[in-house]
Amino acid sequence: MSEARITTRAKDYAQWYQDVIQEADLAEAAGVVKGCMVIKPHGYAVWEKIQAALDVRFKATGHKNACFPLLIPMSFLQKEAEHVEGFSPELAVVTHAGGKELEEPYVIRPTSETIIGHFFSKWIDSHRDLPMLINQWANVMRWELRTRLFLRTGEFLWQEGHTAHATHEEATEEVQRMLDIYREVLHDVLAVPVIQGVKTTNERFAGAVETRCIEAMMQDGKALQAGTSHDLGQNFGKAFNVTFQSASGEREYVWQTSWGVSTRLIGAVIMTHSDDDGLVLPPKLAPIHVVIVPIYRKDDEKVAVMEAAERIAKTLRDDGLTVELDAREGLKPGAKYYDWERKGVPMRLELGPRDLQSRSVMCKMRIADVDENGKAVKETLSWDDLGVQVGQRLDAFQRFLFERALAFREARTSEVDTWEEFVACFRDGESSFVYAHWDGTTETELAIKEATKATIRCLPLEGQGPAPSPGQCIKTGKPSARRVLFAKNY
RNA sequence: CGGGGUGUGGCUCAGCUUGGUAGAGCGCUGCGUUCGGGACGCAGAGGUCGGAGGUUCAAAUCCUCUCACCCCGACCA
Repeated sequence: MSEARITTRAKDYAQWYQDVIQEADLAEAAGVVKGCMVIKPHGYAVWEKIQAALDVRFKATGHKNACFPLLIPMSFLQKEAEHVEGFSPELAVVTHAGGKELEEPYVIRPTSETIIGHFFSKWIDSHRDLPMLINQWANVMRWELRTRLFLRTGEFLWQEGHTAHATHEEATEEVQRMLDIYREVLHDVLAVPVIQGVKTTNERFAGAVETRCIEAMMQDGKALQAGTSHDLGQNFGKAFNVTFQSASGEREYVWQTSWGVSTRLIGAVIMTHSDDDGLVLPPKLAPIHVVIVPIYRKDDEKVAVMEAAERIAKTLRDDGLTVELDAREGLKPGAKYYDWERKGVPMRLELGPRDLQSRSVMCKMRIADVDENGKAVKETLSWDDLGVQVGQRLDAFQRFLFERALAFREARTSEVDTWEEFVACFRDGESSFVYAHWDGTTETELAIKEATKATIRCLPLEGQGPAPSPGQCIKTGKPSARRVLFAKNY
């Protein structure tokens, strides 16, 4: 399956993306509420898998889940100057309730730093209360002008971690710890390779001292910010008066962090792995691991096949796999194949009269090599040790998807030193990952964006991009300490 | 907020220019034949044509207003 195709139809990419979502029955535009979406059961099941993978890691690092109000007093947001400035344009505001106008409007949370800051100030008093490690699974709302299913919707689901620490050092360790968890989950579960890095001042979270991120490459060469982890310094501590008494008896402001990933990750998975045949899900995310398609003509064949299929399903379920036995009448096997492929089921087992004789099943992975005739290659698996064989293939498929995505990214990553070359990388709708020198100023960053639509995705962390070495800014020729990652982005 | 579209059965759309019985394909229901890569036959259900107003003997069609959604940009995860 190493040569499997990957979709790169840049022009139709947006349409393709929507089609995959629709045909896989993941979500739809809500229609009745501008810019919002309905996540359908199949899509939500994927989200639950992502949630579970993250949550277990949050708990393992001492974080506790909690819940804070959906509505936030407007005045809370205004306490942190940069924060309110950053979020004001996209706030949905509640002005009326209980049949009358409110004295102070509430905003529907776009993120919860402020209201959690408020509660931290009540909960934290002593250095013994620290670190305070809280996570919230919630919905938030940002009234974006331009929306795309999963990638940017008016309302979206996410987790937002909020922590308070006694020292800046501890806080920065937390920032990186959570960024590492994000990378681990993206790599090991979503099979989406990411670059970790630091955002420029311009791209930084409103109210943060530093924003770190993970950036993934989609199949059109554009970057998708898949997660962020912020060092909030003492900005919110000061704004909300979150202080503690240190061991030496002094009153100090806490050092805070916040970090989050959202249902956007589902979009990342779709755009990373899926192809012209529909959704492709890595086994660790797939709501259904294996679908069994029974094949029969006559009633007696049906009885025998279904009986064997049930037995195989049970065997695999006992191994912890989610198995769907497609017993629908009135659909030919071929129709069922297409149906499940569109939905991204990683493995299909076909079981018919012939297989009953040989005590085997035909196995086809969601992405398979094709033979000389253009037909998908299938494997014959014996009933003996079927669980082991299936497990091995799903594991291999999981690794394959990651390796393929990584190879895809590597093939579209370059180091560029001249402006002409740089511009060529982003001509028309093109995008790729380009490491280039930059003089470190926001002015230049914006000028480059203006000229090419490419933005600085991040300053990659050590070992995640080319080793830092000095050079000259691609645009201005001024001295540069290191290369940074440029790409168009979602 | 600019530019461009679209609103007609569950879905995709035709019909509108030139007003005259509301259509097709897919899907859905029932029966039968099929079934190893998207089956077929027969029978059937399903629509106040986004909304309001106007013109007219007559409006999906023409006019006015309005609402909504989608796409492309700018803003942003």
